Amino acid sequence: MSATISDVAKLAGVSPATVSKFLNHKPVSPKSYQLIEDAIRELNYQVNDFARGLRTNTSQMIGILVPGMDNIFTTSLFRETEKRLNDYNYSLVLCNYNNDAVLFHEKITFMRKRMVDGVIVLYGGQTTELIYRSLRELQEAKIPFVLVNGWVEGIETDTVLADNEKAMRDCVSLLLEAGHRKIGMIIAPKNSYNVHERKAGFYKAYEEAGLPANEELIFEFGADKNWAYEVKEKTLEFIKDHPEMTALVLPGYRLTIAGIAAIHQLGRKIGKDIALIGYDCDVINAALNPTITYIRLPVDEIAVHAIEMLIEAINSKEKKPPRIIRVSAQQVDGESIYCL
Amino acid sequence: MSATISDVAKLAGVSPATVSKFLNHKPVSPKSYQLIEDAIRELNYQVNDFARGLRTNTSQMIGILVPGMDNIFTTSLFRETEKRLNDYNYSLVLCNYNNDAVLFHEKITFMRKRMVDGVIVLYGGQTTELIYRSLRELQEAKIPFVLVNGWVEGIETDTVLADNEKAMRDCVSLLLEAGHRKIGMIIAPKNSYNVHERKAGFYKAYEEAGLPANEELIFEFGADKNWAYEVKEKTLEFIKDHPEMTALVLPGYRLTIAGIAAIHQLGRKIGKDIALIGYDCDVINAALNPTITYIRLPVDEIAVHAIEMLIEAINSKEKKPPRIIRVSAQQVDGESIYCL
DNA sequence: TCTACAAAGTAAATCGATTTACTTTTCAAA
DNA sequence: TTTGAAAAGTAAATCGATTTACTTTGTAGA
Repeated sequence: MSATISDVAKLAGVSPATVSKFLNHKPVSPKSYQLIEDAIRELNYQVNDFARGLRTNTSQMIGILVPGMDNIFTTSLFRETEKRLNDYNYSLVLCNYNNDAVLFHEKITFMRKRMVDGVIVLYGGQTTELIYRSLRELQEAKIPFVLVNGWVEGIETDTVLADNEKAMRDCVSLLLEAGHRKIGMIIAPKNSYNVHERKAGFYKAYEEAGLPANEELIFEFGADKNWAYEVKEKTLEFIKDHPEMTALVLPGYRLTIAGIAAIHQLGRKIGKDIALIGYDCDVINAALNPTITYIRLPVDEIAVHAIEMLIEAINSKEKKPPRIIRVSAQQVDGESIYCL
Repeated sequence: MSATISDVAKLAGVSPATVSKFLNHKPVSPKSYQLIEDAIRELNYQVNDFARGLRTNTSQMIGILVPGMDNIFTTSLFRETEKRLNDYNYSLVLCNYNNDAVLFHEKITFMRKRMVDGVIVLYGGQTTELIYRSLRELQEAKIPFVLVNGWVEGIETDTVLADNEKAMRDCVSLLLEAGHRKIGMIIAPKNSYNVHERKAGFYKAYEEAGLPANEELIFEFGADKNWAYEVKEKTLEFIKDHPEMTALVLPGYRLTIAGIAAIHQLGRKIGKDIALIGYDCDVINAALNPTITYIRLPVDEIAVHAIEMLIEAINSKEKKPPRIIRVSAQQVDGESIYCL
């Protein structure tokens, strides 16, 4: 059917071993180089990835493990990653674990079997035994991975994090300066690293302002595989239960949408009766009425760092100490904040 | 490192050939069956996909070729496909051609090289030489593919289509019944099959109502790789240029968002000054103010059909006549329509 | 018990690359 | 011109499965 390395070797008048050297950028004489190059073009030769993989245990594939496809951060990150991975001649295999630890483990096993050369792991939940074990298995199989937007206790690996604490501190400070004192925050998933950081930022802003924070206005809830269905109702409940709240921070795309919907449903006016700061609203903001002031996570930057570290880890034989990169979020102004 | 088929054979006391039979569900004696099963469990054996692929030219991978990741239809379809493909033990390789024919061809070549067993192609644009040729190459390489939501002149293959004509006819009829006469429609990409169908539906609704259609209220424009940046401006222009228009149909997620944004910007009120019918607004609708009446494409149904046909084509040796499946869209009521 | 035929099992070739352990060539210095 | 080391090239083994072309085993019927 299609040409093999032997066909190329025959046509070029050299041995398959020499062609192999050529293919792997090892030195060959200028003469051979030319001959082989011509033969490859002539035969329209392409390396057979199976044969290569069988010998080298390398697949030129990178796995990306995501918690769901329903949130714009994930899909954007995925898009950016795919785009940039083009340059490295890797392809991307998507695995969605749907916020489910059991599925997380299955997918990791699957990727190991598929011999992906590296994995980008999006995990923002809390550290559980199964998650920890899954990642350990990856480490034991010597498959490098980068953790994005999360932190798993006991796992040391290259990590890209958004500066959640600072972002949240800035949000709350902004609202405090606008005169708000009863500021709410809805965060998920429970007990996760991100939630921890956001709480810290929340308190810090109050502290800096020399004001007491209202702990009961922080609503933390779990995010399992059905969370998309529950988020709106829970958000609605929370807002209803706290009529004294004049401002709300919603750190997440789905949270933001749920929050806006809930406020509409209660007949309150965003930017008049209640102030709002959302997250990741790039695409939809223009269609919102009023528009929202929101935090934008720098997805492109995150993707670049993740890929860079991963490729480096794949290419370097000896293990380096894990790196942790923090990127900072930006604020985009809308009409959802008002002065009290 | 990890166990091979020979290790299993040795432990089970049979030959590798027998183990291979077991693995491929060919008959072995009950005794061997048991022995092999135990040995596999004992050794935690997993088939090496490279070795298998090298022999069989089969990868257990399915490619999905999408025009972009910025629209909810695509990402939803991708999600549904990934979810359902789990059951078949295939993995999904994403390729994004970013509305660019050259990239489309490159990605097809890439997939061929990767020996994907089948491809799901989302292509809603017009038939061009390069697109046609790319798909022909797939056919010549005997790689089955399913076309989703599109039609390429001269390519006969399994296809899943939404009933765009009916959906559009229903939209326009609804607006006509509400008394609207100056109904606009913005469609992209130019000259594509979908646009053709939508126009047909548009005219048919007027025809059924015995009314003359306003051709100049159909705005058709090209969608290249930068279309996301242009869509809002163009939409704004169009609305500004046609102040007589009292209703607008926006068949697409990004079109809908752009349209809403444009109307806001012009200071007109949706559902009062101008009626609107959007597409694919499931997630965001609750956050919109007012909510939008929109058409929902049945993504899950589309995914099921696409996968089913693809898997069947992969498994059946002789080529069957191509099937074309049409799924129908649903209408979801919002507050964006009013009676004139 | 023997025969014939089906069922089960196997040795060895094969897929197409890489890699090891060599051999041959080249070329600068003596 | 000769020599020795570096550069270039190669034959053959190898990766781990599948498959072909057999051989062996099992069993029903005579």
